[in-house]
Amino acid sequence: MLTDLQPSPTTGNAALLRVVESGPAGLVKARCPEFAGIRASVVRAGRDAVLVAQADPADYSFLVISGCLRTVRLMSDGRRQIGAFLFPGDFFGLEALNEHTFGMEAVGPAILRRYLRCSLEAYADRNMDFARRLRTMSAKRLRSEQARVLALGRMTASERIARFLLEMAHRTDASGPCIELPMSRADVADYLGLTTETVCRMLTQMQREAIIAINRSLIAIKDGDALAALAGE
Amino acid sequence: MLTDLQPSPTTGNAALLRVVESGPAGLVKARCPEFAGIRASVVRAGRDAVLVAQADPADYSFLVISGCLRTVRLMSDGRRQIGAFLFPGDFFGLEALNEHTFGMEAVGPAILRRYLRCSLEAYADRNMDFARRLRTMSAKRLRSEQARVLALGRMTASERIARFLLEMAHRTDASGPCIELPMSRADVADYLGLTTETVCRMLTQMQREAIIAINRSLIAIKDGDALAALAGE
DNA sequence: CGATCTGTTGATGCCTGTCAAGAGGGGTGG
DNA sequence: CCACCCCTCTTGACAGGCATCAACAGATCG
Repeated sequence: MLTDLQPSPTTGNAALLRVVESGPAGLVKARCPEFAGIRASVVRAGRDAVLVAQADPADYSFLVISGCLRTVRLMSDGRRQIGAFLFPGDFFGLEALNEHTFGMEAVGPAILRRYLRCSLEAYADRNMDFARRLRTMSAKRLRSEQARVLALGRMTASERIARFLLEMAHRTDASGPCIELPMSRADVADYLGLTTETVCRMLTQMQREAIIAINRSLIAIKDGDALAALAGE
Repeated sequence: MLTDLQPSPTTGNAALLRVVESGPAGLVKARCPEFAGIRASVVRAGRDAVLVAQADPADYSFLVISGCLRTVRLMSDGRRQIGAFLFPGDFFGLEALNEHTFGMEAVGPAILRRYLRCSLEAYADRNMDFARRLRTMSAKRLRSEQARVLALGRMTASERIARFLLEMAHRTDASGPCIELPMSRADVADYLGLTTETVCRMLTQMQREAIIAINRSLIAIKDGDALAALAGE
């Protein structure tokens, strides 16, 4: 059963792993020519590498090139909230003020570009198209945060999981109905305001109802309509 | 007991009520000279007036002049989430895309300025200081949404209430330790992802513990340290 | 091949939601 | 001006969903 869910050897993660040799928290920097006329450096991060710590001064913004990252906020007693999962093309820290309220960590091996925030600001001052792009991106981020407020405030565990699966299917440009979740169940739980156990239970329940099929980090959507119905709205 | 919590006759709401004569959903428009060089009209709204319906095309942005408003999102089965409470100086709809995902309603009598979004965009293109202000405002809104994600995802009912009281004390420039909540308990509940009953219970519990004193919409903070401790972080 | 980590499942408890009823105020109409 | 109605707020009893605690299986890695 589920033999069609084996991870393909062409995922590319193996290659990334080879690049990062300094271990779990390893960071390697290199020069990168430019992007939209702005200087940037390339950052490579290994699994669980902390690229930005919570309350760090917001000197830099990041653009994800490959891999997956999470933004994290920790409470003093250890409770954790994940603000967002970042995929290639996503930005982090564009709309920061003086300091980052969320940290950023690599879920798995990842590559990003790092920009000086003040240079982005300066470029936005000179280039009104770029300024518009910044506003549009902020609007999208805000919209997704508002969707999460609704989800965390008013939705049940199964609704949150269903929405999450649909979101992931949409964002990880999955050609087929099969999603590979790069993050752990604990990450999913902290993203959705649940516990690891509840995430597992909801997933297995959906599997029992033949809505999805699960094989570790691979999830196949068997009945998209039923999943959308669970997600509500 | 609590005679010091009587609402003062100088609240100003009485005057507002006199202005709005067209009833609960009344809207009156008038010309307003300008703001930052941008044409705007003045909108007066009575209690529970719907100024923007959910999924309305996002043609306009609003600046609150007086009163209090709420942004609302409704699910098909009636569950309601309040996105934010807006006070004088707050904007609504600046960072909208094609349509508003949240509606906007007046909590009580309110006055706002209404701007054409395209004219704000055009002004931002010409004026980089204004563009910067827009970015800063977006950043602040995003930050507050992120704080709510943390609250709704990982905080208990009492923590949410405590944070809410502190937030209100901070935003309604209360000179003393006494807050007047313009919104109903149901609004508070839908803002915090709780029920009316839970909000009441937490408030009375805090009153029993001599942290606050309650008289209808008036809340006096008796022990700010204890409240801050309850709020965590 | 053993240690460790992640994922899964089960038993139990608690926080908060649900349902219900009553109290108190404010507005309206007689 | 007063009585009535309605709405909001409050409190109680109970239930349910999710968290907590615990144990185990499987995978990964040294």
